[in-house]
Amino acid sequence: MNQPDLDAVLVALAEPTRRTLLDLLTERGEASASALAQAMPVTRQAVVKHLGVLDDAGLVTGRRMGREVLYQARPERLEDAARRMSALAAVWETRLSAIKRLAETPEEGTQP
Amino acid sequence: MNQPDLDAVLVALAEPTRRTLLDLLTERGEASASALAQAMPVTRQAVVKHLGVLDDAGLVTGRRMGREVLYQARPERLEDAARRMSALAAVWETRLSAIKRLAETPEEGTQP
DNA sequence: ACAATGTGCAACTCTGTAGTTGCACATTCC
DNA sequence: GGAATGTGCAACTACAGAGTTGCACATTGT
Repeated sequence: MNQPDLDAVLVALAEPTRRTLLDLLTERGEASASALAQAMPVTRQAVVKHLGVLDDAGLVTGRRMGREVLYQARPERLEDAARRMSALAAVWETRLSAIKRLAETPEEGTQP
Repeated sequence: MNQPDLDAVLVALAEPTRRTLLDLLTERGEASASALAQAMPVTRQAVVKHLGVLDDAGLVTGRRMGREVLYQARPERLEDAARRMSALAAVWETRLSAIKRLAETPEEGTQP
């Protein structure tokens, strides 16, 4: 549906713990918050909060399986974000080269 | 020289004010901290700090011109970051598809 | 029925950082 | 020289968010 905000993705990725979570999730394919917490030096609650942020950014989804919730990573969303960053870079390059071109243009009437 | 940490770039971009700064800089080509501050609802000092973060991430450079310091954006760095995010996404995709393939493989070699 | 495991929510602490103000120093222009 | 403009540094406030603890509720297994 609506692809998640680039803002949200950037905020989500700008956190080492969350990147570790994504790393673990792509290693394992699927994991619960409790399982993830055991593999890192934080409590389950902290993991749950991070997963919430990642979910808001669209980088992760969870599905309920009985008493546990299994999360998995969504690489396509990261790819999305990468593409949009690239597009943004292109816009900036265009702007800057336009300015540069203007600066290098000989002023009208100054040319013999 | 050494390409800036992806971490630093993500942290730098995960801030609306800093993205606004980059936007202004690519619009204008070059600008001083004071000039930038006049175009946004924060003080010059705040702008200076943000420019520091952007500089650490390699997204901006400053050069001294007389009594003022003119900053300009570096789109190549953003492009760098986008590429590395894309590469990371590729790694994740590979991992996940490997897991998926394993899961779909009929169990052979189930050794007692 | 009961113990074990897992989730969900709320309140709390604490550190990082975005933003401010204030002042000293440097450079340009009159 | 003096006013204006711009930068640099330091101390301070304030708020977001990373992490914790504690407890109630849900699900599984014996």
